[in-house]
Amino acid sequence: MTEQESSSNFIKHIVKEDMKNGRYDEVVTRFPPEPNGYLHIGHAKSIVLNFELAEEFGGRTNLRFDDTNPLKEDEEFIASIKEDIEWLGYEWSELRFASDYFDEMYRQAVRLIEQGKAYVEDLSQEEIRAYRGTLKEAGTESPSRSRTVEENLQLFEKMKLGEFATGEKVLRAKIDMASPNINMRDPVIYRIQHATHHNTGDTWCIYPMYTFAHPLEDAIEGVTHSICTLEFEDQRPFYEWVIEQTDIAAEPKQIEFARLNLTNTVMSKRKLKQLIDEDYADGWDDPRMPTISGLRRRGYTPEAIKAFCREIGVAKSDNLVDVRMLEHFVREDLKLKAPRTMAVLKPLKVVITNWPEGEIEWLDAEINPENPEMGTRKIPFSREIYIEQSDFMEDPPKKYFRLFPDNEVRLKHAYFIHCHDYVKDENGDVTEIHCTYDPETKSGSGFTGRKVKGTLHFVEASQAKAAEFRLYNRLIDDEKSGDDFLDFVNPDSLEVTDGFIEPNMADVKPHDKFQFFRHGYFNVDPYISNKDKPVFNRIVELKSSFKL
RNA sequence: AGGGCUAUAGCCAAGCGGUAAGGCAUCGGAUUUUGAUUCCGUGAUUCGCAGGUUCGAAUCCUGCUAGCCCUGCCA
Repeated sequence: MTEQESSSNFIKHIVKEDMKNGRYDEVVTRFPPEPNGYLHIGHAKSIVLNFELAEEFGGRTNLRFDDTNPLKEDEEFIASIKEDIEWLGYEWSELRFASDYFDEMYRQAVRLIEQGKAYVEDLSQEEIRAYRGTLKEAGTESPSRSRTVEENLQLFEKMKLGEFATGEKVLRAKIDMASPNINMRDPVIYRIQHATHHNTGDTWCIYPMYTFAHPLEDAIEGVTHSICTLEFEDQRPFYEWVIEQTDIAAEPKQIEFARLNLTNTVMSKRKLKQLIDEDYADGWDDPRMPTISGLRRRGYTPEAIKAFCREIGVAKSDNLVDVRMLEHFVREDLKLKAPRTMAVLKPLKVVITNWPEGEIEWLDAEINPENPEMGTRKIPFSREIYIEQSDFMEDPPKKYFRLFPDNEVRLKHAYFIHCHDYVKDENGDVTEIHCTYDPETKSGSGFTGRKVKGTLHFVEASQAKAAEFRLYNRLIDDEKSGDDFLDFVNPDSLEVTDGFIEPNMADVKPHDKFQFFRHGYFNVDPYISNKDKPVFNRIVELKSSFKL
């Protein structure tokens, strides 16, 4: 019954059509990250799309690191990217690197030169730019363009041998300097970069440009549908040009879709890095970050992330998805999975004045009323308990269902209590509530004599275990205004509180997930939680129609 | 002398010439020992605008308008 209706999108239409026409024998996709940063929820959209599309058509998906720029790439990112994809639950068919194909790419470049379709450029970077023309004016052909094949071959060989300095020469495709598509105005396909590559070391000092390398990588791997984001649309003619020139038989097809944008979220690597560098976040895996590692630490599950990615769809129109949709899917996933327990985040002591001193009663409590198979647990009750500070008001507004002087509420799994007194300190803050309980109202007794409007959660004081709660709010506040995205950073994105949990939760392990009654879903932090003081990250609050 | 793309409810999005799916959000109501969940109800005579073709158009054609992307030896 795990079969889900997979909704339609334009890429599936294309694939279906291609399969019907017999253009391809099987569907091969790839997820091609550059190992220069951490994966985020936007990448998850692409991962889900690529892996599940191939799966649906009985095909396969490669993981391919696009490591054509040694200046930016690092092993650290390779490890984190693999970890994230595996955590999401996908198995790649083959693990490849663009750098695996450097020899073949070099061969293809030489072939281009031999056919008179590429030349070594003497012009400087600035000159190349000037010769390129503008969006509205055609470019000018470079003097280097008329070099002989022989000369180009020798020069390119010298580039490879390291006889030129970084940036001194480039290899360009010879296409059309007057093309209305700037990407076709003799694009650079190889540049000199005297730098050590994470994979090939110092073997090479020339590296292919992404635009030249990518179609070759796809062709070599037999990729059929090369799915990328919209900004590469103008690059497609060059992608097809490269495929045409190559002597590799495969004919991959590039298809572009719109990247994901989320409200209250920044998605670009540059901005995410800036948030870290300027201490608005504590790292790539800060639970407030939209990175896969951040969401994981926050407590998001792979199932929730994937369900979200499936539901937002795949199209070509620019979009801004409400982050509440993401939150919906994690609540949905955890609803049946997470044990319900009681935690008091901001404690206020309550004394049950008619309860005998020193006596503890152990009450039965369901672990998850929506999933009875999860069984029951025992929770203590006695003369002193903690409730939430926000669950008592001296002078409550209308429609306040919680505790206030002379009001009665239910304590979840326990008894009705009636407030008859409270104590304040010299600052006027309430420090203690005095209540009486009614033994007839015990939970499970079937008592129907009176009704109460409110049910509060609590933790018994003597057995309570101390815990830390990290309450996350949106890192980015769309309601604010400003020119720079940093103007939108929410200064209150993290609130840390000390409170109590039930004694039966003494042995929580990293990534254990709970629904704290009336609060929301929480995840045991994998790094800072410890035996003496568990630390819980709030994943998401429960929905609430109550506003004070 | 520019080129490429997009436009269906507050937000995503299906629809592919036969009379507007679904999800999120919102707002009602019922149930409720979570102000949760669940359930039921809630919105487009209309698909950016204007024309045209057709018995019939969100779907085809023409013209507009608005938004996004493109002038890295980044990807």
